[in-house]
This record gives sequence, structure tokens and C-alpha cells, in this order.
Amino acid sequence: MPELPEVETIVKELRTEISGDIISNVDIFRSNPIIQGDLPKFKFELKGKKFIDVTRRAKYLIFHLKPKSFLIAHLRMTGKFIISSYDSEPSKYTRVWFKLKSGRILIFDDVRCFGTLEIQKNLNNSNSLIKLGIEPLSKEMSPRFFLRKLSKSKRKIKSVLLDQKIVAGLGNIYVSEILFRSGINPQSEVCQLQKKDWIKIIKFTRTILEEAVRNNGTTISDFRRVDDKTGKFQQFLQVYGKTNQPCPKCGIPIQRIIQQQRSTFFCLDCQKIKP
DNA sequence: AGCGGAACCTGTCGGC
DNA sequence: TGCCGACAGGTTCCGC
Repeated sequence: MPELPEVETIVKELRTEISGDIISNVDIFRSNPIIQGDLPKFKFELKGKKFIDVTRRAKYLIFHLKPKSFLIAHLRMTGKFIISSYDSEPSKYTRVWFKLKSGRILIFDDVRCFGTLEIQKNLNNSNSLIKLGIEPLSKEMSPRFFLRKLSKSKRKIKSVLLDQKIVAGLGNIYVSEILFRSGINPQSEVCQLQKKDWIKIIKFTRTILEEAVRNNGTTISDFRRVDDKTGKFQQFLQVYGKTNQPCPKCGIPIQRIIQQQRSTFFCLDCQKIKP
């Protein structure tokens, strides 16, 4: 479900809400396949610990605990963190909840159970985190980085931007939007891209992500913030989900194709493959 | 090397 | 109404 801006939104809200609070109890309603590692250890590592901070790496949420430990969470398609009052009942999709000393409950809901929760004493021990590529909003995101890494690659640009081992944090919505605004065809081979193309991609990645973060992310169907509010960025989407609607730049119908088994939306006229 | 396919799991929506 | 296929913001593994 969420990409970088949605995760960033949740992280900020969680940081404000739960920093300083202490986990009094952990209840697991369904562990499989969500919780990584063994269950007693998971509970033991969390109970009694204090939330110090909540941060983001790519699409992962990282809860910093004291005594030192980290809860690393990924929401995948339908995971949600919700803060509720003490008397709430678990919903049909509540998988794990953390009762807090303040009287509130930090709830992890996940309809499809693709989400993951992992405990680590040290972030360097996390297999999921070590594989990740550069942050799209960092200064490492440069034409030089891509040219050096991909100048001989015949991979398609859509696939490269979705590859979390290269750039970590972009997903299906924002990649379509970034390539549309850059005027680059999603089926372009990356070895064909020149410095000026990468400059555009980097510029629009920044513009779009920053604007999405300001708007608390995109709500297409069921993304919800901690307080159940929706994001507002969906009103700024130009191509994602707009099959056959007029291109905002030239007016011809937006195309939908499948790449890597995911929908890609683009304009045939504004995003031509270069000869 | 890079792609398509399947898998993980569950729900919604549209067509017939 | 019911059934069936397509599709969903993600990631990983496998085989050609």
C-alpha cells in the first residue's frame, strides 16, 4: 500500500504520539507470516520497553526502544498502525497490538498479512535493511550514481526505479508520476538515458515526493493515517489510475500497460522512446 | 542479465 | 443474486 510519503506521514504521527510511552503488554492475534523470528522472543524483547523515537528507512518504520532494541515494521500493501483508547476491541484484521502505559493501544492491522514485524538489537543485523539502496531524497541521488551503476544495463527505467536495492522508497504510483513529469517512457532502457534525463528524473522525484509528504501521502483506497485521516496527494496525480483519461499535457488518452506484473500509466506522445 | 510467472493473503469491483 | 476474473500502494523466489 504505502510508498515513502505515506510511511513518512505515519512515522511523524507515531513519533509525536508514542515517544516516551512504555509497552506494558503485547498481544498477538495472528503471527503468521507477519512476525519474523520466534514469538516468545518477540514478546520478551518488547515488554516493558520505552519508545524513544520512530524513524523511517525506505518504506520501513523503525521504532527505537530503550533498553536498546528496534522494532522494524513494513506495511506492504495493507498494513496500518492505529492508536486507540484502551477499551477498543481488536478488529477482524488486528494482528498484533501493543498496550501502552498511558492507557492507549498501538494497533497493527493488516488485511492481507503481507506486512512484517521484526525485532533487532542492532539495525545492522537486519537483513531487510542492509539490502536497501539509496534514499531518493538524499544527496546520493545523483546522475553520477545512476550513470556509473547502470550505463551498460538494458533494464527498463520503470523496473530500475522500483528496485529497492537501487533506490529505496519509490513504489508503483510515484514511479509512474515521476516518469510522466520527466517525459521519459517507462520502457526506456537505462543505458540509453543521458545525464540530462537523470537530472529530470531526480528533480521530479524530489518535487513529487516532497509535495506528497506535505500532503500526507496519497489515499487511493484504504491508506489511512494514524488518526484515520486520509492523504491529499491523490488530487495531484496526473497519470496513475487514469487509463483513457486525457493526458494533462497533450490531451491524448493515458495508456495502461503491464511491466513486472504491475500497472504502468503513461502518455504515448509525451513519453516517447528515444531512437 | 533481465524478464515473466507464481507465491505470500484477502478484499473489492465489474461483468455476465 | 451468484460466480468468476481482474486488480490492489509490496517483495521474493524460481526458471528460462
